[in-house]
Amino acid sequence: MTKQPKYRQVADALRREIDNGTYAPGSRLPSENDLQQRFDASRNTVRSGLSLLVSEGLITSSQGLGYEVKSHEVFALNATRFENLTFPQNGDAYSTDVTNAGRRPHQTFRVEMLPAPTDVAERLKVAVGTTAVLRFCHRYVDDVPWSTQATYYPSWLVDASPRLAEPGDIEEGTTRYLASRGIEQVGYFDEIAARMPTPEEARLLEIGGGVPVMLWTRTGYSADRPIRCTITTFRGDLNRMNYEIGDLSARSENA
Amino acid sequence: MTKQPKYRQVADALRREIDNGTYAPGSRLPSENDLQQRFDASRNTVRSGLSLLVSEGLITSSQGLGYEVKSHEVFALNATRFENLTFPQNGDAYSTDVTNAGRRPHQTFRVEMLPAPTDVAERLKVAVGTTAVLRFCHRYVDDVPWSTQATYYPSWLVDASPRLAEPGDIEEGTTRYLASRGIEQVGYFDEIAARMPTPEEARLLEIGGGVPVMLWTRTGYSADRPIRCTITTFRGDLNRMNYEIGDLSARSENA
DNA sequence: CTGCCCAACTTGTTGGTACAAGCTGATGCA
DNA sequence: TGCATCAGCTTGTACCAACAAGTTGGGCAG
Repeated sequence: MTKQPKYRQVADALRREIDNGTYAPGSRLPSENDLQQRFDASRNTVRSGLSLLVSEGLITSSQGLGYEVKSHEVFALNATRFENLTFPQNGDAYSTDVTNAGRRPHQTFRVEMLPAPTDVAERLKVAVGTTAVLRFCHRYVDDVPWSTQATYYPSWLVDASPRLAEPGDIEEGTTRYLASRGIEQVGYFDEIAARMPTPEEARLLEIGGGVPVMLWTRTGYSADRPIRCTITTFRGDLNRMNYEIGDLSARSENA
Repeated sequence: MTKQPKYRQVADALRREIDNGTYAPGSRLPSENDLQQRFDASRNTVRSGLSLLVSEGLITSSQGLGYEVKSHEVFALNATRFENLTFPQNGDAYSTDVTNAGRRPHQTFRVEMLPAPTDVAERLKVAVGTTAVLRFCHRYVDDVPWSTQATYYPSWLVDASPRLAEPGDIEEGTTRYLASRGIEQVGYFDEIAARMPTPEEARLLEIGGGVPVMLWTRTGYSADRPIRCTITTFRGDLNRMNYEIGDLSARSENA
């Protein structure tokens, strides 16, 4: 065990005390001044150690208040139930899920037409720069920013299903609306990635330091070709994605 | 637009130049000294800006070398094909996938018996503290640490399938071995989460700043009860998970 | 020519100082 | 009583200085 730099010793000691409950989630750490004395270190050194813990997502800092141990409460999202192929849900799956969990959903909504970004165009199998319809949701749970969801529809699909391009909600859900126009989604391809947020994402989701985002890209297919591409951006600290595959009757038995 | 602090201006300017290709992936940024002059700022201020970009995962720093723009190459892992229910693969799915991608797989392996951790015990529906068998893999791709995989089996299952507790690989794959002992996995439940790595995870996966980990927890079920719990930890910057659900015949057509 | 070593670059660590800015509770005035 | 203000705490930003430690390439000794 080689000698660790002092700022790392500070971080390690505090991390250990957070783990073992000396500082419980939601409680405040000693001030920088106190920690300077405890570790016989300069303020810069103490701040280096603390910022390490911030970037690990263990604590947050607020000017004038101090450092607080983060508490995580996660919200599980069932990706397979979310958009069931055999029983498409009525209305908005997100609102239903959140309400069932006893939380309060809230979302802002917007529709625009724009050239499809490169990655979306590839997934929709259209030429880069082709116009697409973007239906964009900014979602909150109990007034906490939760996720953004951007769904792109290729223009050929919009010609056949004009309500997609109209602002305002589609009451029965887009999956059902498309089915009523003869477009049936028979399969989807999901990609899940994680990275640190861009400044834009950090702003929209009000993410502090040390919190990654999860990117969920779902491409929906009819029997013929891709019909939609949905990119959902979650706060990594508040969300978890679930997939149920195969026969899970044993899962619900005798909890 | 209020005035931003200087260290943030430094970060924003460099981030913009990384985005627009002024500094390409793999290339080096100007030294701290150069940046001090360019932004008329002290070394500490420049370092604050740079460390912001490091924690965003955009650049890395090496003592004696400088700051380098990160290039990301991702490896896609197909979670649904990985452990196919109807056609369980022969041998090791990870080695097969990596080899097929033209990369070189390498893994270290270990087996131990230990009390099941709380979260694992819950998923396996056994009492906390019950002994379980852990089969642990540390996996590399082209000698780069890629993921760790910890699979826990409940002790009742090991009694019926003793080879699980023996060190050394199970050639035909554990799924097939279990099937040969009359234990058939008929469904699984996947949970995916993202967070910043613990110091231990950062060490095992050789993760620098600004790189989150993806946690993939798969609980496998027989018709009766849970039979295994696999927790895989990935580097978020190098991996992506895919799920294929439903009929995707339209996906492979006329690429 | 070969190989070693060191100068000169890079970032890493640690100390110091000063002032700005956000928050809270106590004080005191109306 | 009620409200405004301010003192005193907190973290945020910015500067300076010095030395440690990793890397590289050139020059010198053998």
